[in-house]
Amino acid sequence: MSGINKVILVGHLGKDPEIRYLEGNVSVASFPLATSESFNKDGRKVEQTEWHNIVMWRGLADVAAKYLTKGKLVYIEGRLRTRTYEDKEGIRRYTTEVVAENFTLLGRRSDFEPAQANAALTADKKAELKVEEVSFDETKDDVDPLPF
Amino acid sequence: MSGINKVILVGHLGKDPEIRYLEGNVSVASFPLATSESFNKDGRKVEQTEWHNIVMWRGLADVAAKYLTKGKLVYIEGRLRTRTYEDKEGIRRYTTEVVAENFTLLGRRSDFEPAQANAALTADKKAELKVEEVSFDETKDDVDPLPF
Amino acid sequence: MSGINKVILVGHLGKDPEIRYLEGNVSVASFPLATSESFNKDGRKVEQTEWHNIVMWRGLADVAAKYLTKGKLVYIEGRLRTRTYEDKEGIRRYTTEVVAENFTLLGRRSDFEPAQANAALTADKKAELKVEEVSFDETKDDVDPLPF
Amino acid sequence: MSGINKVILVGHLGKDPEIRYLEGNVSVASFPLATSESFNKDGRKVEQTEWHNIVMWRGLADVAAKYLTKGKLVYIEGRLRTRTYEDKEGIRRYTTEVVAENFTLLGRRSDFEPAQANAALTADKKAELKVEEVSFDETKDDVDPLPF
DNA sequence: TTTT
DNA sequence: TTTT
Repeated sequence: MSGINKVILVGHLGKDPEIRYLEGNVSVASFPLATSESFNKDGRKVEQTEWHNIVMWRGLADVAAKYLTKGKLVYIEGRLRTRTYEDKEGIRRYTTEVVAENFTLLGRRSDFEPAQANAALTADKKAELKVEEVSFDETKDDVDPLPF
Repeated sequence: MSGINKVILVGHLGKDPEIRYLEGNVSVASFPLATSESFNKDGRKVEQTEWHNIVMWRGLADVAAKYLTKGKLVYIEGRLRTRTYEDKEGIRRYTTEVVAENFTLLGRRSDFEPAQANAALTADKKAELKVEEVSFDETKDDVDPLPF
Repeated sequence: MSGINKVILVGHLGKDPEIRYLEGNVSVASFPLATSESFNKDGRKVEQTEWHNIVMWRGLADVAAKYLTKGKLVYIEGRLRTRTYEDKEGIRRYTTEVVAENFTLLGRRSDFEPAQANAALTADKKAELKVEEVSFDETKDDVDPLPF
Repeated sequence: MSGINKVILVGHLGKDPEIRYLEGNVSVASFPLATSESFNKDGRKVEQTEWHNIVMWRGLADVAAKYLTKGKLVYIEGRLRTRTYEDKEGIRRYTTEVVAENFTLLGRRSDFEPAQANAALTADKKAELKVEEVSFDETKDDVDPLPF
């Protein structure tokens, strides 16, 4: 049966996106995103930050490379994906990422490149459709875009 | 700045919830949830299942213990949390969980215990408020509710 | 600045979808969806049902026409849209609809047509892209798919 | 059966919130929120803005009155509610609102009142629980907080 | 490693 | 009626 696997984040990029090109010229962007929450604990203000590993594929990765930089505030929608990988000792480990399906830059106009059209500021997975489809198996073991 | 960290899942429990009681009689429920997606790949139908580690605290855990069982279809809303723990070799590892903030049982009425009021089928974090507040530091290292 | 306008519903269809064909052979499906919530009020159990006007366009409408029928449990994701129209007296009225961007059938396999592949049970807006693009102005006044 | 009725918006307030006090000193805040989307249509950049009627109750309304003003960028989570009312001619009309369950101010620190603690910038329905419970029937006909 |  |  079909289920739902959806993540919605608003936060700041901890670093510029890192872009890699896989076989078939498939682009993959990845970066950490911080979602911070402030609350009162025993009268003191406490800020708790959660860090998320964001991954974007193909056309969406290309748009991210163009518009997203360290510190920007962004809305991200995606799905959870837990990957397995082997660490140096050959032991199987797990890492959970947010595979983004679209994003929207938030914040002031001054945050955006002056020459960029607003229309480009919302990107989504359909961007991928403009990109040539290439054969690529996301589940292959030797493909490891995010070695956190 | 405040951010948003939200997860929305619809899936089936892989096991009955496991309930633990921490100091101060704080209850914690945890279970795996499967969200399955079907799609066509090269003409063949492929089902891909993602497994999520769900954690529920206090009053919500108590409601979960009462109503959730292996195989049930449930809507879960929560937030992502990546915890660190030390493995047997003393190496720091990471695990990402979905800390549920509320849930709703989906599916047929016949899926529910006959004696249970529908009103109980939507639980949320406010349930916690009925429970005595106890001092408990979620971030303490020796508290490890989900040793996956 | 780009904003976010997202609606997530899980509920039952109140009627079979009604399909209309606009100029350019653009299909539009519409149906009411009920989301029910039960809660306790003064010790009595109360069920409150909210009705939503769902609209689907093009390829998504075609998939809806094929799989959605009265009573089915469905997850719908979309955006809010408030339209203006003129009533019989020529007075401008407003109606708010949920324009669906994708949907997923929930519930038992037995709810689905036996011959249908699971893969078809999650439909989304990308379905539209397979459909020929036709010129059509959603904002034109004489296009009034949902005269509630 | 329990369903899901969830709305997620990020947008700017079109006006300062309007606060009303109902019987039992129940506070209700309401304001319009704009969610804007930019896209390309025939090579030209087009911005489409959707307006939403936001309603907040009790403690949440009080926090809104304190922190939200015209122009601010805010994340809002809530549920759809369609109310009936009678227009001047005594004809039954419908209006759909987003009843907010929590909100988070987004944007620069400079957008916030200097004296306000960050901790207060995320408000949610639990705020209501601090407020004395008063008898109030949201469904009563003569209660009409938003006569749009 | 972000931001306020 | 917002914002970029």
